[in-house]
Amino acid sequence: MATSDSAPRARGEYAKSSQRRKEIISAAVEVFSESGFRDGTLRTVAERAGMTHAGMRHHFPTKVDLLEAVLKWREVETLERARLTHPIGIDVIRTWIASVAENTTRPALVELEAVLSAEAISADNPAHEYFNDLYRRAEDLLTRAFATMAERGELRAEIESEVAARLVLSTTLGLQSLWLRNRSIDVATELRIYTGVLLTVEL
Amino acid sequence: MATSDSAPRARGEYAKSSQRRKEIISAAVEVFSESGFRDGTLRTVAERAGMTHAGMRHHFPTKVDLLEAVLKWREVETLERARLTHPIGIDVIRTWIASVAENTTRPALVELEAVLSAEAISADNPAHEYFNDLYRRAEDLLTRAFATMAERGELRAEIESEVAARLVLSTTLGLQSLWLRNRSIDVATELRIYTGVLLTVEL
DNA sequence: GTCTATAAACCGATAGAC
DNA sequence: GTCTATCGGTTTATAGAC
Repeated sequence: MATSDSAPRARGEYAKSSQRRKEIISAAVEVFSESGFRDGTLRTVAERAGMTHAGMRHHFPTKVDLLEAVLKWREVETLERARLTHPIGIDVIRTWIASVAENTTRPALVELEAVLSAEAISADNPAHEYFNDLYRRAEDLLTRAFATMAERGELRAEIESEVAARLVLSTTLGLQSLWLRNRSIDVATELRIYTGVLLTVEL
Repeated sequence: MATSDSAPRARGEYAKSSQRRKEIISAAVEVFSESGFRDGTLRTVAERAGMTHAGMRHHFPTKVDLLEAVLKWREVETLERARLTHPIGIDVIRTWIASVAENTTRPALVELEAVLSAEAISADNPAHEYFNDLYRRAEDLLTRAFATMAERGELRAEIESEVAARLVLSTTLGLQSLWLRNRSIDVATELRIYTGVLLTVEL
């Protein structure tokens, strides 16, 4: 799945086309966040990007191609940020919570994930495997962090690493979905309280 | 819609119509669970109920009418059950967890709520207010229970009732949505572990 | 109560002009 | 690159026969 612009000829044309793609993806994020993938229409996306849906086809031949671009955008916006710093142990948890806090400033991102991932529960949804994989990797990341902490005696002895990881992940997902309905909830603070209870050290 | 027919006849017809409605609702729960409200079609629902979608219109004039019936059925199946036993304090939490455990035997119910509630994040969704209200009432129920427990010293002193309530609710929602992707997760057990950490007494 | 048949609207995809 | 025009398919809703 390499990018389609593999042969960069004139730099100007490439930059312009790249900019257009970004505008379309941005519009698609809005529409898919509001209406989901199935009900979000190409005509609506195109309208917000200032085009017709037929013109958009030059950049994204099918609707699924557009979805894949949106998911890739989402990926870059979230996981990459946390991975570049290579934290270990308790710093993974701190980075996780900081990332959740930052998400509070970007409701569109949170809503996109909530809506698309729920749709993707159906096995025939084009994003089904994407979200299965996403959550499995998140669980692995947290499990490794808690395992390291357990060796150091920083995790309560009666809590297994895998269980702690799933609790943090599920609480994050649940709190975010409640927050989408009631923006007065302080997601990061409540997540920090909850996670702190699992530990023997200060978070 | 009462006919001029006399009693025995009318009773039979009424019971038949009521039974037909239940069959349609049952089919709608299946279809909406699998495909959501927007993508789940009246034709599919009707087919599973052994009718045509036009014939179904006699029982549910519009698609939104059918959705409302499904939501009402779901309501009766869950929250009502917990409310009828009138538990207080820690017994509310125990009843909650027992209810979550029972949900494990009914994936369609859990998937229905996950898919419909995510769709209903959009303010223009017909079930938007329904889910806002549902989660607010669940939070109130749990907050009152934890407040009672706090008075009895059963809740860790540093945890506020409102926060404990939201943590249990969000963890429940998050665990269920992970469970829909990986059925090997023991939702009730992990929820019990997590809730137990918040308490000073055995759950 | 349930059916057949169809209206009216909308969807994604595409052909072809410019 | 973007447009107009349109195709084939799908949807909800409805009219009317039985």
